[in-house]
Amino acid sequence: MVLMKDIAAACGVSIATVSKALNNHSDIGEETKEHIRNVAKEMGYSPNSAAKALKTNRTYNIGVVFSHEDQSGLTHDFFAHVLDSFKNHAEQKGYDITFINSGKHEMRKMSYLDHCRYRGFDGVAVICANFYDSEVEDLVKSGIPVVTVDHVFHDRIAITSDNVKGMRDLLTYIYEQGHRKVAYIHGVTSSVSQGRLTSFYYTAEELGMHVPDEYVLEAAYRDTKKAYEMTEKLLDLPDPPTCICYPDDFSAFGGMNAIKERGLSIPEDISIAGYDGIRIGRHLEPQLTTIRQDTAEIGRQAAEKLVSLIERPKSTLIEQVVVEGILFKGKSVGKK
Amino acid sequence: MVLMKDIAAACGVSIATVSKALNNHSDIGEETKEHIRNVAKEMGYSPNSAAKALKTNRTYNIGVVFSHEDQSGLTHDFFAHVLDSFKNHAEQKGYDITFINSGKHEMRKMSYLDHCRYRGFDGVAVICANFYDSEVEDLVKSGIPVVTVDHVFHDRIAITSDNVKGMRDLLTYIYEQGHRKVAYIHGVTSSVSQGRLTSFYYTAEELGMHVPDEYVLEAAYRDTKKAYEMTEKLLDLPDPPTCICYPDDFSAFGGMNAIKERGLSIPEDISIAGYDGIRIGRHLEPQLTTIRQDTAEIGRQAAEKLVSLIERPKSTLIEQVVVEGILFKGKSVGKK
DNA sequence: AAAACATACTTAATCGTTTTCGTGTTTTAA
DNA sequence: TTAAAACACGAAAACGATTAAGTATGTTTT
Repeated sequence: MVLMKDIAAACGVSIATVSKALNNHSDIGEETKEHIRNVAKEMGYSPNSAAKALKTNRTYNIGVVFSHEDQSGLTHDFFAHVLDSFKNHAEQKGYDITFINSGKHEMRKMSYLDHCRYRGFDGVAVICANFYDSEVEDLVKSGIPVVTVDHVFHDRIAITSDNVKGMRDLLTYIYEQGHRKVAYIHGVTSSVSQGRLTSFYYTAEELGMHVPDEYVLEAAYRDTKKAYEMTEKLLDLPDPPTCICYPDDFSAFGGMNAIKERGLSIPEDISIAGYDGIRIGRHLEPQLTTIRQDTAEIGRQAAEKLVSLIERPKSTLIEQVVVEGILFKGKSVGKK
Repeated sequence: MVLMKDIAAACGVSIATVSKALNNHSDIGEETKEHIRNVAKEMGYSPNSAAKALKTNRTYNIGVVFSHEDQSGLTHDFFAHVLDSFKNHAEQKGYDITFINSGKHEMRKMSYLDHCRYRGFDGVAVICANFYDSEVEDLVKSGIPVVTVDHVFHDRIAITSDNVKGMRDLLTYIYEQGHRKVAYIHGVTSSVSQGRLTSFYYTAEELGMHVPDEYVLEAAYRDTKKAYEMTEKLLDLPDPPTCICYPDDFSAFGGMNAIKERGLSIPEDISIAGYDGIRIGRHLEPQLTTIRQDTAEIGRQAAEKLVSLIERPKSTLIEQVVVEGILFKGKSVGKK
């Protein structure tokens, strides 16, 4: 391992000069800088982030909370895409990404916050987490620069998908196709579910569409089995809906199967719509009508905002950025 | 930020004693340790990984190469699942996961290897990368503990999916269902593709099944469009196959569409099989016949092997661990 | 020509730990 | 009773960088 000390010796200058040259300080002569940089490259110098961090209190490392009770975090389309985009943009700005884990199940027990302090993250992105966990709350309130995705904490930067507009667009489209009996199987309690549900009711009312209570059921996200069951319930209704909205595309498949197994066809007999716009949806028969969430933009905004907050804390606006999705019409909602 | 210094002052002992107490060294009295630990907890002490790393040359941080030209790394089912499992197991053993990026497209240009040196990773997992990239080679040859997934480097630990057995099982099953004209659309050049392709030919020969050249086409992984085109080619053949194998489940959907658009049905008119066993495949109509790769086990093995290599370099066997997948019969391959 | 100022370095302290030697005290063995 | 061994702790030097403050030159200014 070649150190600044070695370069200093090789160049006949002090360690301080080497440090300044490599960091391009103004009080080192141009030719000296040039020479030192060349020697450093030739000798294969590589800086030591630990030493640098110790002195400067900056790690250029961002912690990401990415955990899910059911271990589905990384394999969850929406979050995986957001993380991917976040990672790319953060790296572009010179930051590395490290996963934060609460170590609840590990030997060395450490809370999210402790973990962040331990690693000295310059900032934190809460991309996929249980927002009602007190550990998350402690982290968000700790004063470490933080952005959250799809959940708003007071006085913190949040990037959210526009669920209100998304659901409004979706339902409006369904309405325009002639449907008047639309059911909604929604996800479990969360601000996302809440936003969509409220928007569903509000839009329905606006459109003058009555939504009977038995048309609104709770399932869970990405739970094909539950979606399947709920779909059966809806189909068994004396007056079944002509269109069913699901909490996500994945659930929509579950529903699709329940429908097909009854010998009904989509969208001739009944229409369905998902939410998310996962890649595979476009390759299905019929193509799934859905709202494609702009995960690339969400990740980008999260990274840019967070880096801005880290580097320019005073001039960065604390705000809630809302990213619109777009309606993908597909073929699973038919004309009535 | 409370430091060891503060605890030392509060306890009336030296910093050295605090350090030893918290690290459970044997030359500190039991009651002293107990007291120091309590005070540390009360005062909310949290260690500084940078300082610790600087002194000990251990970061308890593992670097993961996870990049793909087409940016599909994290959104790639197979790799995402492997990473997820790897992450969980590594964390359980007290290691954090940080992404390694080569910074090719960034301001601060750094090779994979430089990046690893910079961060001082204790070990590296190459989970998703272009294995023919010289940067990857440099990294693997650097001497840093490393495991690779789905590619074998000489003298390094590798965890691979058993593509030979997988393809053999799959083709044998197809054969047993009565098919004698089986086509194979394979992925682009890689050791994985090579293994499967060889196994395909070998197994076919073993079964006494002739495979005409025009039955073996090259597409790409997860490229539905290409799979679609290749499928059309096969269907246009004067003597088309009765079953088509795809490089992955995703591609199989592409093929499925080409088939359905011709008014053919699966598996009555033609059978298809994928590879990977992604979750959604089970919810399709018909359920996709495929080889489910054991991503959980691959990730687990990678983590265990790597940690072992880090902590017990001398007694860790350098070997190629081959993880078997299992045949998921599904319904897309029919009896002939 | 002296004072003032740049310029280009160097010195040395420092970041928060770990760890090697001590060193004083107590226990054990002879 | 006393030398040896065991125990419990402390002093101080690292680890590899950064940076404030100082110093020795040469260059302007007045």
